[in-house]
Amino acid sequence: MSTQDILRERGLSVTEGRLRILSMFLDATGALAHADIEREAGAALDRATVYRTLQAFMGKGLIHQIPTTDNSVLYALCRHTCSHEQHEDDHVHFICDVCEKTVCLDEVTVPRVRLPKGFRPHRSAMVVTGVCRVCRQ
Amino acid sequence: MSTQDILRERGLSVTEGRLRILSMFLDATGALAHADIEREAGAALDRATVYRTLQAFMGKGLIHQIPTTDNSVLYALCRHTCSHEQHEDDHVHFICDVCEKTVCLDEVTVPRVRLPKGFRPHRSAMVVTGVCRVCRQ
DNA sequence: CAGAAAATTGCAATCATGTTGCAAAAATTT
DNA sequence: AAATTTTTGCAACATGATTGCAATTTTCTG
Repeated sequence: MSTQDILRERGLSVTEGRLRILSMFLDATGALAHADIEREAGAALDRATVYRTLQAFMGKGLIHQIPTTDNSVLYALCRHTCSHEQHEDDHVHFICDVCEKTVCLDEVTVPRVRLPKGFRPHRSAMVVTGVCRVCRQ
Repeated sequence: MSTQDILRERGLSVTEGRLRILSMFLDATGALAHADIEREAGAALDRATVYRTLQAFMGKGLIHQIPTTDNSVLYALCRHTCSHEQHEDDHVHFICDVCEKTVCLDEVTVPRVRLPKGFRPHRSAMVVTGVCRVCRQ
């Protein structure tokens, strides 16, 4: 499926900027920060446009925000069919201490934990730091 | 142990601002945001001082940053003896969707997960959102 | 305890991040 | 191809966070 079709499928109008940003995500090995996108797009895209694009993508379930340990904001493509209401983001995220890349471990689901009495869980996120496959050499 | 002694023990000089901020943490039920501290301190403390104090506390293993889901920054007292090198922060954090407070579930440790081949884990963090004991009524 | 040395504070400036209103431009609909 | 809707770029703005520097406070030393 082409980038155009992906946008259309989600009801997003097709613009140069959106095609560009979507391509970045498709090409990226890990997650992207706003700054990554802005740097790569250079002067071609306005800051505000990048923000709005990311919000639009999130709203249509194309990408999701990733929890990090340093409270920066990262985005990654949603795997299966995420929608506005239901984001399927139940996998573990891994941050490499060496290359500092963040990857989604789609195969690893967040385990359930027993909470103390009275706490009602809704959603869980898990971040593991360490050394990734590539940097381990 | 007095707040003075706590600071001394960590090799931090004792100042009015630090005593004040440390007391806030000792009195707080949950985690604190920078904004909480600034609000409570009022004009008594400069913004920059609060930032620097928090950094100093973190450096000496007195407090640690808490992962959140909305990428805000929260701090909480370290429980046992955390040092600069080794932060013992292996418990699950819970964020209430209703009151929006974050609490450390010291009794609940982050479970270990099986990572794909090649990934070497170092540290894990887990955040659970939902409804806390108090808001459940 | 006084004076010297070291650390911390407040202030202002500065930077990064993120949002918003609005007119111009582009995309979609008809 | 024209009308309508959406998106973009720009500027302004709000907030969060950091930094240099002089003044102050704390700690160290004799």
